[in-house]
Amino acid sequence: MNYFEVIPATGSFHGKEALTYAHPAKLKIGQIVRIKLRGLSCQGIVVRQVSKPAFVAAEIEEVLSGLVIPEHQIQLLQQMSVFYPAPLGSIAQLFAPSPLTKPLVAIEASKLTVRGDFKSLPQLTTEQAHAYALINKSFAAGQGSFIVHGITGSGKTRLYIELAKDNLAKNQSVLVLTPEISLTAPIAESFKQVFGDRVLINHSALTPKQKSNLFYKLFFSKKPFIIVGPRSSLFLPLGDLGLIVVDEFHEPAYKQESRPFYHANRTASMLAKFSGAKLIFGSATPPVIDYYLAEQKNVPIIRLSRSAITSEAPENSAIIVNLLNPDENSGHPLISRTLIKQISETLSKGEQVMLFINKRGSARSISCQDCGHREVCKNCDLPMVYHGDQHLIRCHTCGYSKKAPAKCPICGSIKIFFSSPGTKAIAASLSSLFPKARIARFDRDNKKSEKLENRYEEAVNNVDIIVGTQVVTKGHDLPRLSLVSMLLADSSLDFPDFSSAERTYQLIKQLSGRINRGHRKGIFVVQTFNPESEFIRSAVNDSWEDFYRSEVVQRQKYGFPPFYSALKIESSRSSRTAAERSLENLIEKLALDSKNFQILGPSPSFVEKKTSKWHWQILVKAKNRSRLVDIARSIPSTFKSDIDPNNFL
DNA sequence: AATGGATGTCCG
DNA sequence: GGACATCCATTT
Repeated sequence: MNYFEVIPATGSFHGKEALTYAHPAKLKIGQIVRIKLRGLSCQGIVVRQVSKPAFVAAEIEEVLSGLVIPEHQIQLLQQMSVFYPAPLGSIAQLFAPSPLTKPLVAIEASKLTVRGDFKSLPQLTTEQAHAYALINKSFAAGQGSFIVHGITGSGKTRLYIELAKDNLAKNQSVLVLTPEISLTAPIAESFKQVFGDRVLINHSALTPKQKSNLFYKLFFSKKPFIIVGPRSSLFLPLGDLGLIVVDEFHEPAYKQESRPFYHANRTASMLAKFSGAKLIFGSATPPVIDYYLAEQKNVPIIRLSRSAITSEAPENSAIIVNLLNPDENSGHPLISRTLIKQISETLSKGEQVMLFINKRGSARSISCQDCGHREVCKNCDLPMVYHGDQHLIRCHTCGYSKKAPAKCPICGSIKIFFSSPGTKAIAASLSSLFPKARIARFDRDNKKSEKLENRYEEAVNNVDIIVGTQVVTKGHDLPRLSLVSMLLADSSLDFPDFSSAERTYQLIKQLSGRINRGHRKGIFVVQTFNPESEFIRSAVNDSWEDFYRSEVVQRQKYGFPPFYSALKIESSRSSRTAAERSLENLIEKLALDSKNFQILGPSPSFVEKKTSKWHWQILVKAKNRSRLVDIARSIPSTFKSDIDPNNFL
């Protein structure tokens, strides 16, 4: 009899160590097996052979023949379990999604063809060719990773394809990560043009059966593939991996917001290290944290600052509208007179308009409609959040709360609560202002069939004004688009979190990038109640470097990442008091020294009540990340630990 | 003493 | 995020 350490690949396994099971035959490390855990059958991953233990080990139920996870993935699993304080089962589950079942039809990878339509590729621009040569030279010289900082339309995908071509030629697979499904399809399409059936899409909406088929295909084929998909693609059993591309690596969606709360950027770095793959991070607005770390580690950063679409960039202009100015009041909320004028001019030219409204948190932030004053926390200088049920305003970072003011403490106005209208109200205003215009609304609430990607043709050809939330900021090229407006920059900037400046900056660049496609001259209109805000002005006009430098200074001054690490501990209980008390008790038990640790809260989670549970949280900040990981490991599993959280809310 | 809900531990 | 033991508050 042989004995093996097996990690149960189920989120319900909350252990910190692998369990020992017995099997008559030898097994490979990485073998996926079925085991019994507390009488329940689940999948597991063999990680080590050990000698006969002192206790009676249960036997492995079934060996899933041929399903052996590559060695570099096992190393990744082990590294993740060191780096992330998550239940071991929740990490193992990423690598062996259950249940993996044999496909009905045998998969014949040998039949796959490569369309190889290299001729249809546009020539590399001078700038792209230069970047390509530099990256290749550095990789050959032993450099492991690169940041490609390229403006919208500079042709990052074209560069990725060129690099992928080389890897395929060396019989190595390429992994292209995208933040979400809506961005997976267009990128995958570009790759398919060139690489045909070699391109596999790892839709996160795959059924268990399809997912299973994909795994089998990868396990049994020795062929190199190009995988395009979201962060879960990192855990696919790709054998010989030559290149990993993380596209739009600033996107918050790269962070998994449930156990094991891993970040795809960090995980991709680990995978690259263990597999020997080269690594490219691409973005028009690199994330402050990663950029800072890259500078510290001397990761080369290459700029693509020219449009690949036209040689001469058209002159785009930006207008900042002061919504406090009575002359701008059109009687329609968030539609200024300046904007109306711009819309009419654009429509009369037969061009297209896009209006962006950020709903994120806007209804909860409070400010004075007359003078623009907003209540900020006396401790954190972050905007307070209104809680209607208790009529309180509360700082969601430190937990400080006070009675909601009845009138503005600055100007005395009683129009103190501001909640922005949704896309529906804006669209209604627009149809009365422009009765002949064809208006389309896009937001997350729309039915699936109505999402922008499905109505793309219609959006291009038959729509004059697009009104939308987050979903319109990225993706498809809209050739007729020449006017884009951010209806209320404040709603993003007032988001009470350390990352709000960065998010706003990204939004502004993404939106203005929509009209920077080289088709025609574009106008970008930003509306705000805080016209004196230096930030909006600089985000619209200045360079990314200016933003980055000043943001780093802020982060350092106020003790935010990357200068401090944070651990968010969440408690969900059946009553508000239970949730709050459990965290108070936890703080008492942890008894952290205030010299090295700063505890914020307890405060309500961003969504305080969901599925009949009340959610509260504390935030522990420290310079030393690994001590936070230790803390997270030491507390009961009834608490959820989110290390390096995307936000502190 | 009995019950039920909440919480923490364990799983081979 | 499942089964089970234990702890605590409340009911019988």
